[in-house]
Amino acid sequence: MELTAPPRTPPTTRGQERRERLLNAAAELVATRGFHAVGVADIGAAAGVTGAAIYRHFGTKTDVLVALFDRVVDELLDGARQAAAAGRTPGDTLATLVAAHVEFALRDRSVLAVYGQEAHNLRPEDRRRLRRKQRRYVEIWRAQLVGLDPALPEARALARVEAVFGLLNSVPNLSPSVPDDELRRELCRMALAALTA
Amino acid sequence: MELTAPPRTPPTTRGQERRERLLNAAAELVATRGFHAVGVADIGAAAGVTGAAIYRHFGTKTDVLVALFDRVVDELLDGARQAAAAGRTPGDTLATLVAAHVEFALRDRSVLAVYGQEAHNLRPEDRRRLRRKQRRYVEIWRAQLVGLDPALPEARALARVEAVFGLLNSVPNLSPSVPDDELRRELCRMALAALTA
DNA sequence: CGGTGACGTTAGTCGCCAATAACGTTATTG
DNA sequence: CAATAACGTTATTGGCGACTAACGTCACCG
Repeated sequence: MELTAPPRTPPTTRGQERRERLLNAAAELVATRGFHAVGVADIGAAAGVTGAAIYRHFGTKTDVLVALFDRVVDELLDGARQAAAAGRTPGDTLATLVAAHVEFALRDRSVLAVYGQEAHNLRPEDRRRLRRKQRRYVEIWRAQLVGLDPALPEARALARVEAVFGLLNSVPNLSPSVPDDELRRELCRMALAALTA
Repeated sequence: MELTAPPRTPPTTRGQERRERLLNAAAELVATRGFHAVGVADIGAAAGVTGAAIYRHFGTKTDVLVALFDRVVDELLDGARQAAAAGRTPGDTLATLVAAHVEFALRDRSVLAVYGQEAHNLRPEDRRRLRRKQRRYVEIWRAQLVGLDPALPEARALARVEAVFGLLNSVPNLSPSVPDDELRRELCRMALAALTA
């Protein structure tokens, strides 16, 4: 007689809003204190509800994390596809990709920090699924890089892209003494310099 | 009548070895499964003892993490000081610093992964202390960078160095399809390219 | 308006795991 | 070779926190 059905795909409008609030609250909290250090009660409180209310929107505490991660890679992937579809020269496309990634990193520092640090706390299935999506994102970058220098071995191109992600995703760890505009230019420049021999 | 005194500074020789084994085991485990996912029992087992034996060497589970972190920054800091003391040109010193950091990253992938991901699980005091030490390390790099280009504002130089750390510390996340030699060269090249305008 | 389902609450349960107590075992040392 | 301290073991405890149950409430739709 368990009356709590698993959270449905199409809830009401107010439900959606609440869900968003929960996700944002979780991102913020987890970014600063770590996944295990924040309880469901904390997340709920930060979103204006009780801890138990979370289970009206997510099946599990880690499901919150999963939703957060999906959101991140989906947004990045969409942006990258648009950039690639615009069909300029590889060099141009690469610059656009970098710019978009930097933009995202600066806007959503906290989410990015979470994404980099809490990969453990996922069920293997979710981790695999997310890594597959992420892989597609990486592929777009790598394709441009190879287009720019066809002599570059695929594996090495891949490593370069991944390393540059490390650079860009370090935004949350940067001491905030540099204004965002300056940081944006600087990061784009560094990323492109690192990518191209 | 608590018979367990806090772990002393100079234990016996075998104790030191056991302590080392525990640290290495912890590094490995925590790197792959996350700090909270590994219990003291796991760490002990991986080092050939029981979970409770840990408390003969460390006061707390998180103290293991602290010791691990101290080890990392101490080693890096020592290397950097040596490189700086060698007193070559700023460009040369910078190259040496990068090479040493890359070397460390390749040798101790797991430890580095832990260092980047588990900063939360420290007591504030320890976190502060470690960040201070780390700060000194960063300073050495920054000094060389400014020496190379005196027109560079201090804050921007700092940001650059921190971002490059993000690049180099991404080694644990790189897909292992590239042999270490190649990776070493590639990473040094990327780091230097990113650092210098 | 009544009733159906989405949304929220409060009060508990249950399992896990760090930390400790109390008790062996080695080994070093005067 | 005592004696003492370092090192390790097993068994227990204590608290914390995710998850559930059972019960309101509010909105929307016939």
